[in-house]
Amino acid sequence: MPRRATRRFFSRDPESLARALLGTILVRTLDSGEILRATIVETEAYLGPQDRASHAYNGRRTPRNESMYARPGTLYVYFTYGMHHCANIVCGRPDEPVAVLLRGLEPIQGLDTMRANRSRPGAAPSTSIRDHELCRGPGNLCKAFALDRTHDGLDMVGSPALSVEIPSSVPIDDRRVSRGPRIGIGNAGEWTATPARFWVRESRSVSRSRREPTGGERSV
DNA sequence: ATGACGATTTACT
DNA sequence: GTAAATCGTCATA
Repeated sequence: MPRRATRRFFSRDPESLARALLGTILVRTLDSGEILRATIVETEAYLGPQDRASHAYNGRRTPRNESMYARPGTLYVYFTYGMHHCANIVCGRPDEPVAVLLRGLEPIQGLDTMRANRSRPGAAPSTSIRDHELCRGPGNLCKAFALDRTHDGLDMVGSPALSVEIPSSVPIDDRRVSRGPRIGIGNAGEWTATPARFWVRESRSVSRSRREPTGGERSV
């Protein structure tokens, strides 16, 4: 039987969690009671105070990133570029600011609602967004799952609104997983090239999957 | 009070 | 490929 991810599941280093999340299912229960489900196929690890690409670099702790310091299993949602939300799962140990960014999901259940969420309010659900594009990219998946700053700090272990489901099926094999440099990291020295992004190679819901290799890409 | 800047997405030349 | 959209956040003053 599938089981819900526990505190223990999230209590590990961010690279380990980023890898382990591949093939698990993000489950969202809306206020309406409707359930959305999608398989996680792309993640990025943010490695802590040393990591210049992290919001917690140099121990930075502000109202915005406060949830990064909460216990493992906490959701960290931030708003960026004046229009997009991105969702992370806090991991490591309590008070240790490490997390995993969700970058790509393959929709399983609730596609119609995801499509409606992606469309402009009032507009007809876009017919141009294909199924595998509904949750492709960190901003897009938040939109599809109706996640925003009001969900920041939510406990994914205990909340009815959001959880991770671990399938009873065989886990994703290493041979299907690649890792490479994270996306959108400006000049952050060695951290720009650090291969902390993980993805399921064959998935069409991986962002930038059609672009050519970034250079540091390799098998896991 | 101000200004520079995003862990992005989409549209357009 | 390049650029625009768009605004909360944070460091500086």
